[in-house]
Amino acid sequence: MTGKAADMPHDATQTPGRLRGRASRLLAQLTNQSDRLMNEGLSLVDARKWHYAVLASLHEFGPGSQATLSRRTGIFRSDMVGVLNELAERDLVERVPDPDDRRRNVISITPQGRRHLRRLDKVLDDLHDELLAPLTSAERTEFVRLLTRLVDHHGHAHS
Amino acid sequence: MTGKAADMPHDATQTPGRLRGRASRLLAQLTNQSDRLMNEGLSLVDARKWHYAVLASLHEFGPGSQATLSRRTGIFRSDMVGVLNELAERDLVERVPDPDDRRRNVISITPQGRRHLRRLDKVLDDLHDELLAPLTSAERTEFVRLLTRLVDHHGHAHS
DNA sequence: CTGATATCAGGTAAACTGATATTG
DNA sequence: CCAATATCAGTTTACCTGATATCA
Repeated sequence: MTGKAADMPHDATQTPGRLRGRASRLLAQLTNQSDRLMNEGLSLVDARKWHYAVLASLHEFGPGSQATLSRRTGIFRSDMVGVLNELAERDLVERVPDPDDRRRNVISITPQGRRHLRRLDKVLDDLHDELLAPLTSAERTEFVRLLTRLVDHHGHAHS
Repeated sequence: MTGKAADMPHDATQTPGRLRGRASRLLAQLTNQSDRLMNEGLSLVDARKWHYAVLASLHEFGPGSQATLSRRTGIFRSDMVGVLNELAERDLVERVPDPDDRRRNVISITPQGRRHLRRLDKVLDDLHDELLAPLTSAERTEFVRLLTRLVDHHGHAHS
């Protein structure tokens, strides 16, 4: 399950011309590597990245309905159900019907969830250290800054 | 099919603390946006990014077997078949059995494929201009440089 | 026998779409 | 009647595994 990809076509060695050097391609490759890294690291502590997103959101912004959490984390409403089921199974969140609006559930983080979140933060810090290993501290900052600018720019309706 | 995602949880507005600011998350988001952009743009000229990868590789490094192309482009051997079928249907590549090694096919780009590639290059240039729009020229160079460093670093067996 | 090759038949996970019942 | 909510069922795509027949 921890696929080491025996059949994988390893890195294509190419001059940075057409194929390499395309930002879209580099992004796809790096995200793939990053995702693998994060998934492997998180699986060691029985977590997934969605778990972290939900727990962090609850910790920073307090309890909320599933729709609210969906908006805060970027997880689709349709996928939120499953994520919360997993978190609730582990007693990391509590899901109770909202008495004021009986359509809603109110999700809140448990003490155990808070503890788990601290652990995940540590794990993710280490993993990001590994991800960004070849960059200096200044370069890491710059990299995140550029990424943020780009994400923000494309994160709105440009119609 | 050109999904505008009516149900999409739009950008999570957060302080750049825990959740935002994580490079892995920013990468995933940006790659998603980038992929959408490229796919939409390429679909307008009846292409996919794999098409470009194969055509560009053929143009720069000449004909090769499917396994060779797989190594050069990063497309899995198992997926290469389908990509080449699509390209052959459009008469953009030619696939003939290798007389010297009857396991192999020799894939080469056709004149029509070359013309298509020029068009795709133009399309991709424009799309990347859109993708990197918020960055200055110097920042774009730096961004690609950092991406390349990271991809290269993680592109080998570190065990 | 060993390996590589082309092909096929899957499997997983992320990112979606669309529908439904319930409630405001 | 319209809007939102939680849930469910299902699609698409990238990525990946494993098997097979053929051949060097």
